[in-house]
This record gives sequence, C-alpha cells and structure tokens, in this order.
Amino acid sequence: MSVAVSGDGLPRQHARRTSISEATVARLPVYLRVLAGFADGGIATVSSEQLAVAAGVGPAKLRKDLSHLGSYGTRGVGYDVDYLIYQISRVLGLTQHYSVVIVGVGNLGHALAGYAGFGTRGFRVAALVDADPARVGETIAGLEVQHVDELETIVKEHEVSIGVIATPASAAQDVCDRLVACGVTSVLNFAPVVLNVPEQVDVRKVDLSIELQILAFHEQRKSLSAQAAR
Amino acid sequence: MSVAVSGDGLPRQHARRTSISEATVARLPVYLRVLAGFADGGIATVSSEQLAVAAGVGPAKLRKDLSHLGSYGTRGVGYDVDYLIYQISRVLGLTQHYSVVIVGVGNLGHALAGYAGFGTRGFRVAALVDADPARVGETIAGLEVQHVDELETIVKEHEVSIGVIATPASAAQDVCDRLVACGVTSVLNFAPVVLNVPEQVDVRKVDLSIELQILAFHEQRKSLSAQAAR
DNA sequence: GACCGTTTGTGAACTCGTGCACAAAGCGGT
DNA sequence: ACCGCTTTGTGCACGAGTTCACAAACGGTC
Repeated sequence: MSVAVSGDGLPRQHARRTSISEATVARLPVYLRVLAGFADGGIATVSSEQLAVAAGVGPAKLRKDLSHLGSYGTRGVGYDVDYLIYQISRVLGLTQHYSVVIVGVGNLGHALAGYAGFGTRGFRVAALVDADPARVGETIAGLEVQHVDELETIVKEHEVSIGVIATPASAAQDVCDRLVACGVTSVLNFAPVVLNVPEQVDVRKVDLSIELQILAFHEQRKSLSAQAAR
Repeated sequence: MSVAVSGDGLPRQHARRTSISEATVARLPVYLRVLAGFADGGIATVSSEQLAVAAGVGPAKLRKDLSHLGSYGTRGVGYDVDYLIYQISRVLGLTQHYSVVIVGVGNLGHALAGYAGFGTRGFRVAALVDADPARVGETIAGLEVQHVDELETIVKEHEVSIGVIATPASAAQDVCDRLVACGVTSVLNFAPVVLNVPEQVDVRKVDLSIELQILAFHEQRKSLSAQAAR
C-alpha cells in the first residue's frame, strides 16, 4: 500500500491520504469496544470471524476495514488483540487528548455531563456552560456550570477542540457559530436543527426524533406486509 | 442464535419490496422538520432549492428522494408545504400511534422521559421501568416508574411497539431479549453494546462514545494535514 | 523440510447512493 | 393561444461501499 503521492499543487483541504472511508471509520469504534471486551476476558488472539460476529458485521467487511489501516493480522492465526487495539486507537487519534465543552445543561446536558464515555479514551469535559443564570454555579459531575458568555474564554484557555450542543433548537445555531468563531472544528449536535457551518468544520448530529421516525417507518412496513400476507 | 454465522452465504437483507431506500428514509424526517418550520412561518410553497438548502442536502438528491414517494410537486412552482408534510408523514407511518417504553431511568433515561420529541407526532411514552427498587415509584414527567418485572405486562397492555433501552451495557442484551420475546419489533438502543436480535427486529443505536471517536479521527486528520502544509 | 489445515489480505464483480443535465410541464403575461 | 421563464422528475454516468472468492502466508506436525 503506497502513500498517496500528491501531484496536484492545489490546496485541497481534504481527500488527501484519507484512504480510509467514512463508513470504515464509523465501524472502527465498534471494533475497538468489542476488542476491549476480549482483552478483559483474557483473550489474546481473535480471528476475523469471531470479531465480525461480535461486532455484528460480515467477516469480509471486517477484514477489508482492518486492511485499510495496515496488515496487522497473522494468516492462519488471526489478530493480536492488544496490538489491534493499539493500532485502531492510533488511527482514530485516541492517543491524543481532546477537551470537550458541553453547552446547555438541561435534562440532556445533565445526562451527558455524567456520561462515563466522555471520561474514557482521551476525552475530557473541560467545562459546562448554560445561558440560564439560575443554573450557573451549580455543580454537576464535579464541574461548576459557567455562563455561556464565558464560552470564548473557556475554549481558548482549555484548548477545546470538540463542542457538544445540548441546547434548545432555537439557540443551537448561535452557539455553533460562536464555537466555530473561536476555533472549534468538531461539533456534536443534539439539538433538532440542521447546523450551518463552514466546510472545514465537522458536525455529527444525534437526533432522537429522527431515529424514532425511522423506526416508525419500518414498523409500518412490517405491519403492512403482515396485513398483505393475510 | 438466529443470526447468520459461518458458512451460509445468506445475505441478511431485510428489505422485501421497499421501494424507498434506507438513505432516503433517514432524510425524510429532516425534510419534515424543515417543512414544519416553513409552515409555522406561513410559507405555503417551497422549491426544491429552498428545501434543500434548509435541510442541508443537494437539490437533486432532495427531488429524487421526494420522487420516490410520488409526484407531489408542481413544475414551475414547487411543493405545497402542507400537502408535502401530509405525504411524508403518511409514508413514514406517523399517521398511526406508537407506544414507547423506556427501560432504565438513570441520567439518560430521565432526559429521554422528559424529551419533548416523544410527545409529538404519534409517539407516546407508555411507561418507564427500572431494575432498581429504589427508583420504582418515583414520578418522572408525569409517569410513575415501574419495576422491570412488569415489562411483559406493560408491553401487552399498552401494545408497545417500540422499546428504548437506556440501561447499563451489562443489562442491555437481557432487556432486549425480553422486549423481543413479548413482541416488540423496534428497538432504540443507547447502551454501548451490539445487540443480537432476530431478523425481523429493527435496532437503531445511538452511541455517544462512537460519535466522539469519529470526531476525534477527523480532528486528528485536520491537525495532521495542517502540520503537513507547514 | 515438506505437507496440511487455517486465516488473512485483496482483486473483481456487484449493489447502492449521488450528482449532472435536460426534457417535460406548469404558470403568467401579452 | 403563444411565448418565455421557472421548476420538477428522471435517465445516465460515476463513485462509494459491500460481497465473493481465492491465492498467498503462517503455524503446527510428521
């Protein structure tokens, strides 16, 4: 596998040596979690078959995914669990540390602040902020809630790279703009709006309402086909 | 279990005659929300261009998506907002009512119970259950928390069709099995595990940890390419 | 060292989703 | 009734992602 030779002098911002597709990147964290489970169970080696079953994908897809980040398996044997964990962590960038700021400390913000997933694997919640003065000063999960006016200061001081938006829909775009303005380039959005951001900023959205509606569609499809079969 | 394992090359594709692709279905709720905003603003007609911008997709993709559910636009004019809302709602199955049970009333369960998105558009939270006896009896968002042992009774009585799993990872598969056993065919999973379910059951997962790790990957990619440009 | 069963890594075919470009279709003005 | 402007719906080409199938590679055994 050769490293991409950039012959174009054009300063295109992405599509450089990505070579790892978005679909693969979305699955790597799953593999990582499954592997961590194997490691805890004292298993030193896994085959693509075992890993695939545990991760809920096909063995071929799994092997192709892993092949995109190098040849780290041993033919006839499988993959060394610890080594694979290290490699995936490295590719995902989890060997670095990322500071996260959570904006909006409503029901959801509370839950997020207490979520253990943030603490693990290189993520650290640097601050919690809210626009409601009544909430400022409250301590949640060992952090004191600060006012949203402090946002710029906080981002600069803690070198925040990831912003989590857990505000009402009406405030989300404004908060997002402010985050982007002070240099945040990754946003995780829980508000039910489509955020408008410059090209270099990555936004991932988590939207319960949408998930429910997708499930509703399939529910209807199933009940319709059951009816048709009658 | 019944999940395809080694050898059998049977593709577990659950689509029978879905003339609407999964990718399109995932976008329809977004269109619906944007359209609702237009309707609130008193706008009666929108072009694919306007809708596309507001929904964050390309105009061609939007038109193709809408064409999959019929020809509901008028050439030279655009789409009637109210009529399109009705048609998308119908296709998504939102004209029916769905009962939801939320399992696990920790931080996240609390937030979900209070989430307004459940109340709207045909979804009703029928019950909240938890395994912790200390939590049983507590009232959240107007609902009394019941013990998880009541799960089967609740599902039968309220004709629950959608189960939301907000338990710790260790309990998720067990809860899921019980939901499936009493007839639930759609599951929204917040626990960080890969659920094993029979073919006819749809599972959608929401996983904060995975989203963060995907963002981390892109953060790293951006910082690396910035370094290379130097 | 050669053989054997196992498992990886990957070319190749195939499916699915996206973007382009344009003809068909409607509306309003003359 | 015609013309010109606007916008939809869609055929087509392209690219991304998935699955298949198999040769190459490896450890263990004789």
